[in-house]
Amino acid sequence: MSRYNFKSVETKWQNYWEKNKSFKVKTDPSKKKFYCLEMFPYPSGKIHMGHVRNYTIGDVLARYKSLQGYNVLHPMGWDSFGMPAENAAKQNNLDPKKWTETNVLNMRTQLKKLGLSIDWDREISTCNKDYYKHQQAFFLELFEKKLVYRKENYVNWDPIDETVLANEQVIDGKGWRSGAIVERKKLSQWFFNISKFSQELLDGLEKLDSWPNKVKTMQKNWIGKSFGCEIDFKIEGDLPIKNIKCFTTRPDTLFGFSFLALSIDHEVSKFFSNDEDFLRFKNECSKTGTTEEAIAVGDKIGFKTNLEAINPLDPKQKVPVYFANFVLMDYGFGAVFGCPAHDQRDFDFAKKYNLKIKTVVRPIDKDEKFTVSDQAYPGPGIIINSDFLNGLSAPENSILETIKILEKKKLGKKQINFRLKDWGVSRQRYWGCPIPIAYDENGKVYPIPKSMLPVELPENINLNIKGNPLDSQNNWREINIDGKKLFRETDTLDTFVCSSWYYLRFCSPTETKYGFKKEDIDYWMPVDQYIGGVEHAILHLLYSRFFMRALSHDNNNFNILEPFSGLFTQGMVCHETYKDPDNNWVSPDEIENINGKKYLKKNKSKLVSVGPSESMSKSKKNTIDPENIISNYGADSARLFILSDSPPEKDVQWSEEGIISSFKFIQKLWKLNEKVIDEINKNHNTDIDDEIMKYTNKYLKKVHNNLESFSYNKIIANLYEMYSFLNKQIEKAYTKRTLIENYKKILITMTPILPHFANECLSIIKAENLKWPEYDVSMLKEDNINIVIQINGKKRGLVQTMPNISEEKLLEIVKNDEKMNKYFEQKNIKKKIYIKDKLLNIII
RNA sequence: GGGGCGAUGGCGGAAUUGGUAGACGCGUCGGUCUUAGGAACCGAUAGAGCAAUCUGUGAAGGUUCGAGUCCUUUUCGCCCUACCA
Repeated sequence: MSRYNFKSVETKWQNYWEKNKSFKVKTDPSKKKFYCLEMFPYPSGKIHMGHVRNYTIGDVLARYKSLQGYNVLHPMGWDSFGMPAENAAKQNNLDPKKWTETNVLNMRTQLKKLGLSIDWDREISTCNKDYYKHQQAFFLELFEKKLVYRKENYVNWDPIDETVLANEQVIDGKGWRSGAIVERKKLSQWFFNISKFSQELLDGLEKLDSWPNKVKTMQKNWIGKSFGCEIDFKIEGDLPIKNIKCFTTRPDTLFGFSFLALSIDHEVSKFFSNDEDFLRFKNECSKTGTTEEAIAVGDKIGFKTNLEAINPLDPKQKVPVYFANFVLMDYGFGAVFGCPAHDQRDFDFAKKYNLKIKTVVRPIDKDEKFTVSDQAYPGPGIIINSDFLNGLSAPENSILETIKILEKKKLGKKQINFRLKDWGVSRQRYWGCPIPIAYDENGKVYPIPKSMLPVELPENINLNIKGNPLDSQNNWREINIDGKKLFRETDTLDTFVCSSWYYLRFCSPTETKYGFKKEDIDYWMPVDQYIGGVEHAILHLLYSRFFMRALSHDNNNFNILEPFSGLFTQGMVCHETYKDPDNNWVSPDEIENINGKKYLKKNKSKLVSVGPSESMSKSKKNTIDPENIISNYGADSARLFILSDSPPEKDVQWSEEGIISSFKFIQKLWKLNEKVIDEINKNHNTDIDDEIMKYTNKYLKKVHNNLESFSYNKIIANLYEMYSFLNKQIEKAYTKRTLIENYKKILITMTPILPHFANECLSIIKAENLKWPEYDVSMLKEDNINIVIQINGKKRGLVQTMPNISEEKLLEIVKNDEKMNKYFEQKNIKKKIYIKDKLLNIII
């Protein structure tokens, strides 16, 4: 018995695949295609377990589809622009490009060691000018279509990264990467007009049947469509303001109007720019507005103006106008009509400032005297205290009726509002795709002619200066277009732009004229299965969906709206956390297990405390380096374990015991393989083993179903079961003749999961032209089945019998069985429920 | 505050979608072999009980011949989102 040498076998097959370009594919419309894509990595330096999981899941699918005869596009590339390169370069006085290239080299080597079925000839890197020049061309294309524009706007400014962030990149008021509290700053920025497609992006979700509902819901909420009404309020006071527009979803509660609240950035605020009280209030708002506590508590503060707003439905009613901290400038019109009785925020505000609270909706089960007292009533009911609106049923009917009335009186109009904002893409950073725009001395915008692309990033520049390094590159900034002296835009594009179209580039990675070739994307797109982390549910996936619509807009040659027809979001990789007696995090590498207890390796008298399993992170030191795992146990063991313990969409817990048991299992499979080969070589001529054929068929069916439903953890269970069956069955003399054909099929089903091991075994038995083994339905029939016998719904026994047995015969058998008969002898059988070949329930 | 997901042995998780609950793995226990084992192999392992049996899928009801699965109520946990008018 030899030991399975994973090192030599894995190296052998990886070299074989590389040399033979086994996974190289071409556009070939005569073949059915399958585009399997995993989210491409940022080249941070080393792969982590999350990558191992992501790419293993994808590889299982790619290899499976390939065996099924599909022409499988399974590419890999690098999302290589971005802040970490710039920061690392600053710290170590390096060139971001060199840093990135070194990382790419390392990570490519690591990924190859995982044995992925990737067409490496299609590798792309977004920081490469062959890539980003096409991106600049797309930018200009969108610019021509007026889907890109420049405006001065309040932006989210990250003071640590010294850059602007998109709304999506601000989490709990903090920068998504730096964690710094985001400030408000007014800057001129480039925007992609994503909000133009709000409705389409929302509608498109309906057709994405193979997306997780969770992701669709998140996008839907993010787009945030709401139906309501724009109302024009007349204003009285000593300022030159005649009216203020509000957006509301509840115009039907207008008679409950008791104040009008404005955002501190509302245009009306310009009249208060010298008012010290207002400035103090404004300052207060920006303080409370950014702390997490204030958001959670939602303390509402206001600044009363000397203006009054007139209720359009009841001109006699005049209410005060406030500035309030809870009104957002970039939603609706930055102004809210306050109806305290039926909106909790308005209620809180009214209580605080002693404003009138007038109830205008009563719940169905309450009478007309119903009044709101200690909290707002936002629910359904009947309109009351509202003159001509009384009696309408709220909310649906009353809203529609009120809008009709307002429209007739020209006081307002129906409006649909979206939460989705345009995508600010300017970044004040060096390491990104330059924006192909120039300005003259007056700031007039000149797109760089496409013939002058790419706008290359200057190299070897000093990054250790405050602000955007490109600002100080005067030689680079100056440009001459048609004899005019202009200055380049020094902002670069958000790196999410790079990842918004990379899947197109994979279809035509070497095309020079344009970002892709039509015949290539016509064949390969859309991506049939996209696999990645759920953390990109909104950002990357929404941007990509927008980008396809933007390219399709006014373009008859391009009509892809949805880039990813299937989406799968895998869970995270977790590990136990450890702390030493001084409460410092301890890495699993520093721990030794003695008699089931965990001690510090360097000081074995010190016990470590074991914390809950959490997603691997450097800060908690609970990471496991895939490189060590691969060199100690092999890629196949790592692949086997990462798939085995949990369903791919859920978090998985990495453990030492787990990876060891996977490693051992491969050793067992190898021993089984040697036994099988011994038997095959004995050349048996007689006897056919039905059992092994039937078992294999059942196994094939299970594996097939589990592959189709992404239940990869169950495939591993199927493998274990198969092993123990075959390991026993092979001892039986009659097994031998039918062994090889069935064993070959089983080995093929193993190739997606254990590609090195299974291909090695297959090559030993000289199997060639591998195809995915289909199961034979006729072989699934059972000779013997177990029928459950229930008495009054309780399981009382099993009857082993032939299929298709009649109810009478079955009952006969049951009656002759002492164990079961005792439950109903001498009793009347009231009823029998017989589910053929499955169950007999006897009711007494 | 809003939305979503979930709760099954000591642990990770199965259960053909209403029909034998706990597959498979980890862990634990017992055994064989061994100088030894933290190796390999064999066996046991939801709980209670000597047993026959009984009880068991967060809790309480309901539908059904039959419920982990469907319905109602409820508790807890996780994730997302957050003053969206």
